[in-house]
Amino acid sequence: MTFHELVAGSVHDAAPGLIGWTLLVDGVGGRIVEVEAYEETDPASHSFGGPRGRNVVMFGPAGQLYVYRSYGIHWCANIVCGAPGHGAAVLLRALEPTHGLDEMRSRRGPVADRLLCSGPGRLTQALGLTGADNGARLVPPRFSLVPPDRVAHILRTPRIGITRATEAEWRYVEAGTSWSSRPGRRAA
DNA sequence: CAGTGGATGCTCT
DNA sequence: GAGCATCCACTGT
Repeated sequence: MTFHELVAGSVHDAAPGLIGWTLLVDGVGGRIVEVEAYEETDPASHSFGGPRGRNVVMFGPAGQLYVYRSYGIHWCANIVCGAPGHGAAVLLRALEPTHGLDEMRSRRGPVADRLLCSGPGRLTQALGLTGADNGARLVPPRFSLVPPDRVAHILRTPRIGITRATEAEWRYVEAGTSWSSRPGRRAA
């Protein structure tokens, strides 16, 4: 399955399907190990209630980035999914860094390598994504997406950091990874 | 380890 | 003016 086919389908298939893909921004990035799904009928989603203001990109074609400012400080990046007008997207929460580690370290400052991309705000900082990338299509030469080279075992959990629809298990984490935003003995 | 609080900007009421 | 799809530095065990 191509990247375009994956993200053009239901966000609830695309979110787990994106685990194990490698995302590179100008050659810097890694394997996607943690994501969350959001969609228009979901009270936790920015697209809830229809296209307005910052969320309009979520209603555009699949395969473009929705980047927003979180808590006034961080950027968070989503991949828009589904048919245009559906307001669905996958929040990128963590990568396993594989390419451009030195570039990430210089962008992230003096943190442990474990924390380079382990969290939505950290990930965007490490990859150099900002509001300027909102609406950008995930196509070369700036972006590349490489399919998984092995089958990922995926865990499903409630989403993190939200106050509404907290019961929905729409967070997906690669089992056994040590690069998720909630590390510990259990990968989830 | 766990828990708390501050920084900061945009959307919504 | 409140709330937020966060992170970091700090505190106390």
